[in-house]
Amino acid sequence: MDKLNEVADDLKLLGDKTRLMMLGLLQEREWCVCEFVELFEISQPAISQHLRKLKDKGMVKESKRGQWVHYSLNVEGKPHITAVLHGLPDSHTLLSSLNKTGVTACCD
Amino acid sequence: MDKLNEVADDLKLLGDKTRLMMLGLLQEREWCVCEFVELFEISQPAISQHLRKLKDKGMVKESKRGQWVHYSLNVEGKPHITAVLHGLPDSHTLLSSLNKTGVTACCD
DNA sequence: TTAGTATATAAGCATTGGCTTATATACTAA
DNA sequence: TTAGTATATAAGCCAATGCTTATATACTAA
Repeated sequence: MDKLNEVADDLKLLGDKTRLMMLGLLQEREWCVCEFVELFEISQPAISQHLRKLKDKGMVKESKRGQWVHYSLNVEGKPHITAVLHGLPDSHTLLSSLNKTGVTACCD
Repeated sequence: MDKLNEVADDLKLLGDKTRLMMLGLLQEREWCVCEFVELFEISQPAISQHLRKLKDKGMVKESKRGQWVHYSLNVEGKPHITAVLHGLPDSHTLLSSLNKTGVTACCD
């Protein structure tokens, strides 16, 4: 696949507000699936499906710890993605746009 | 609409290989609709619809000259878009990925 | 084992999106 | 005016996408 198609596919993935928000938040720290489930107003399977797409494209890494799965950003060598993410508001601003001041701890 | 939604919508627009290619080519110079019709292997209405979406989002400007309509890039003040476009291959490389060495003149 | 919790997958549905063909509009030139 | 060319719009089709509910899997703890 040539470069253009690869970039277009990456951007299509970022062109969803939930996934873009996830990646924005992941710039600050890693997040547990259960936190995302609390944050977003969509079902747990919907969260899981978004994360799978991001993982399949290699944009996030998962790390299983006991019952919980944590996701972290994995965009080394994708400068076009990094550039977009750097332009996003910071985590605090992103969170307040969800009308969530914080997340109650749901994992260790 | 908040910043995140605006960026997500912009990226969704760029997440199509035809539109991304158009914007990539428009970095070098302005292009006439008739040239795009020659370049891409889709119908003239399909070209027109892509350009309308780009225009509606304010990413391109149109300039009518006689029978022809020329489009030019209009991404000032959209650093996240500019960053993505700068990462694309140059026009010559983009064109060769379409298996077109050049475009025969179709307008003045 | 059993029940409980966290996450993933499957299946189905409604919406969106890109394409097509047909047609309308705008301009040019005879 | 008339015909020809360039572009835009309308309508419809089909595939892709994001969501839901139901279910499966994986882990924990009693």
